[in-house]
Amino acid sequence: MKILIADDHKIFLEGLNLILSEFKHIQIVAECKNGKETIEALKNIKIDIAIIDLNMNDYSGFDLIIKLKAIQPKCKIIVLSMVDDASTISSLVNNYINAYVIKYGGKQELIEALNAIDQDIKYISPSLNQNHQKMDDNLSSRNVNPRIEKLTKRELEIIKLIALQMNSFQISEKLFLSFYTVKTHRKNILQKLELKNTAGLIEFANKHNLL
Amino acid sequence: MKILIADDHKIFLEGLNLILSEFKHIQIVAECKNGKETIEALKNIKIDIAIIDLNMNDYSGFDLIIKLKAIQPKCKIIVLSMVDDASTISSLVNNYINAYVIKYGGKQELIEALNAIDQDIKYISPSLNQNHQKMDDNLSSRNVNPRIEKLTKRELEIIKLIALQMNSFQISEKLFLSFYTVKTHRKNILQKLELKNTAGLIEFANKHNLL
DNA sequence: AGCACTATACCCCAAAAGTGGTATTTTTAT
DNA sequence: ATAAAAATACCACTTTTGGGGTATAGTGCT
Repeated sequence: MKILIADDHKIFLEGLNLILSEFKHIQIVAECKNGKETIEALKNIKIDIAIIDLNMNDYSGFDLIIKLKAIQPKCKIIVLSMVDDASTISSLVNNYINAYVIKYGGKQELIEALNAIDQDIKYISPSLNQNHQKMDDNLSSRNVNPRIEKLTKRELEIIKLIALQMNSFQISEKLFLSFYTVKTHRKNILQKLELKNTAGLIEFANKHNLL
Repeated sequence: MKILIADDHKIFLEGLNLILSEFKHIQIVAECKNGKETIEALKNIKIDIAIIDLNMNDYSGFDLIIKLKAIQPKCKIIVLSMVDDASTISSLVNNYINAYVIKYGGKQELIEALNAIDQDIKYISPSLNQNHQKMDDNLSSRNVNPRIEKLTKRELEIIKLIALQMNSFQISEKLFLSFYTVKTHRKNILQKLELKNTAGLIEFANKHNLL
């Protein structure tokens, strides 16, 4: 199995490499310390399983997952993160990824996740359920907002700048765009996400880890 | 050298163990996944160097360091964390600890820190200075903010309604207030929290669990 | 009784956001 | 190569926010 691992903490990456190197059938073919490197690697190397962190500073987790699937649709994904927000996880697992392993679980859980994937079974860290019984509610019922997928890279970029309290003019200067262009993007963002105003947008962005 | 390692991410702990096991003069005598376990271990085992994370969910990093020094004054401390707020780090290194290694640096930096400690030299991750600027924004907002205490009950109530995408007029109707009153509250909220606009407010509210 | 704080309410004006369009170029996918 | 999607840009107009005031009634504390 050709595996890609991505995490912005280099030392963690190195530890993970050692943990996985115990297994002969696993071959780590890419170590990426940000979203950009991950995308690059995906374009060049065929990956069976990608083990990625959600919070990398250049890409939102969602963004990266979507891009990953676009480049290598057959690649399976294990998210290895410390985010343990129930709704985030359940929607991820239902729609995009194959396993979710929480970092405060041990390596055992990661191994189990790899085994589960081998048998085409979805896996969620058992450590999660203990701490967060909320999970079940969301897991069974609702699925993700397909609206998020409609957002483009540029739009996500602008959302992040809005969250930094920049106004449309400041954003236009920062991105070397016309003021009008930024306004158009904002208009489209609110429309796509079916939101009323900026307050709703920032709230949405936080709930869905878009920042 | 007898070493204690503490981090609330078990998988990270395991990786770290593997990284350090390459070195024969290093002996890991305690693996702790929270502050309580760390204190327990310190009471029972003589430790030369403690490698600890700052953000453990039961103890603040600072408290833990103080407690640690109280139990084993001769024990040297390496903080291995992802907090890279300049003032936090410099005061720590100047007063309490022997080395500060950032997680997004590689294992190389941890090894260097261990060597430095061996020669009684203080060590700070060289990676820190490079990435400083970026993380600063995020981290400062995540810490506790005395400004929050200035908010009144009414103001908190209004913040929640703003996050629900209500505008000032709708809020005034909901709370049976004058439109002007709501505007005054919003004005005061932004002033108290030193924020520029509603986007910043909602972001702040999310980061500080005000909703 | 006096003080600080909170909640209320009003005014004005400027700045920014939001809404409805249209339209061209560039990038991406098939 | 070509169609679709994304990114760009502009205009006109309305609504909402933001920032500067001022002011009064109630609440709680000492």
